[in-house]
Amino acid sequence: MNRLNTTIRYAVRAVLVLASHRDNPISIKEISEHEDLSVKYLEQLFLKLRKAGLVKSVRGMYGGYFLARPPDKISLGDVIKAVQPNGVYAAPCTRKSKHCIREKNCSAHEYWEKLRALLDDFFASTTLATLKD
Amino acid sequence: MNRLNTTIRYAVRAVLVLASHRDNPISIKEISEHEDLSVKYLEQLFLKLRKAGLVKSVRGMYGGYFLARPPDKISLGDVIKAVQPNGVYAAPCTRKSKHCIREKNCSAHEYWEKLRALLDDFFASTTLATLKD
DNA sequence: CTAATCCATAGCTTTATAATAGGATTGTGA
DNA sequence: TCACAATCCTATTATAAAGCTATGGATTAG
Repeated sequence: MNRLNTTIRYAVRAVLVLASHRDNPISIKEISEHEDLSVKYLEQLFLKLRKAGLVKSVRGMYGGYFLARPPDKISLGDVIKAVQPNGVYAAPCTRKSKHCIREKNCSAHEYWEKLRALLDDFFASTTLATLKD
Repeated sequence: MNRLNTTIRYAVRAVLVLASHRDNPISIKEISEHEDLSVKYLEQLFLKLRKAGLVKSVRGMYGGYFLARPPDKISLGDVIKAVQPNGVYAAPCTRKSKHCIREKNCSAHEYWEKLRALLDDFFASTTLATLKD
């Protein structure tokens, strides 16, 4: 319904928690309680975040996750790409992998390209530190 | 999946057709053939567009639709609002009707507000004539 | 009067998201 | 060394939304 889905929103909230507690690893359980999100759902997200190299993990007791880079080096776009490889695209036809057969004579195409550029720019230029001052 | 849905995309394409044939009413059938969209689906869209005052209709034989205002006076936002009253909102918590209980201590909230503003601005400032020069 | 068109509502089908389940693996510390 | 607490991984289910179809009625030109 034209909104960023929970995957993205939860992931951003989760990494923001890590961004504000950088001294030691935070467990999923703590994040779950802090943000009132399902443990199992968070597990899936962190799996992707880790594979994307945004966070690192410590296993075993007193383990958890921490940011792999300082907050100002992690953009919203990084997080989005991690949990949702296709990213946020205004219209299917502006998706990288998918070529639009109508593109040439689609009057609306340029609108969506402009929008896509706008979003890409916003996500690339906004980091986890952006709102902290 | 984080894209503008077909409702919005089809509606924009449809009104763009009207924008480029302003001499006489265009029937839904013609738009359907031109854009390769279902007649019945278009009918639903035009019902909303008409009620929003963006297009006017001529009933009966040789009837059809035409823009109620010149293309440069119709923004993407107008079209979106017409077919989808809630508009495009980045996150549920930035939706007008819905108050977010976490807003006060949600670190991500400001991101979505900024994004919402960005989108609102884009949709408001882009008209059906924007890409025509 | 009849064909073309708009008007309106209801319901079906499919897809994608959201969430859950269950277990395997790894490290800590008593 | 053993219990425990955490990450790690895959699969499955449930739910909601989007997308579309079907049906019937109202209106008007020719």
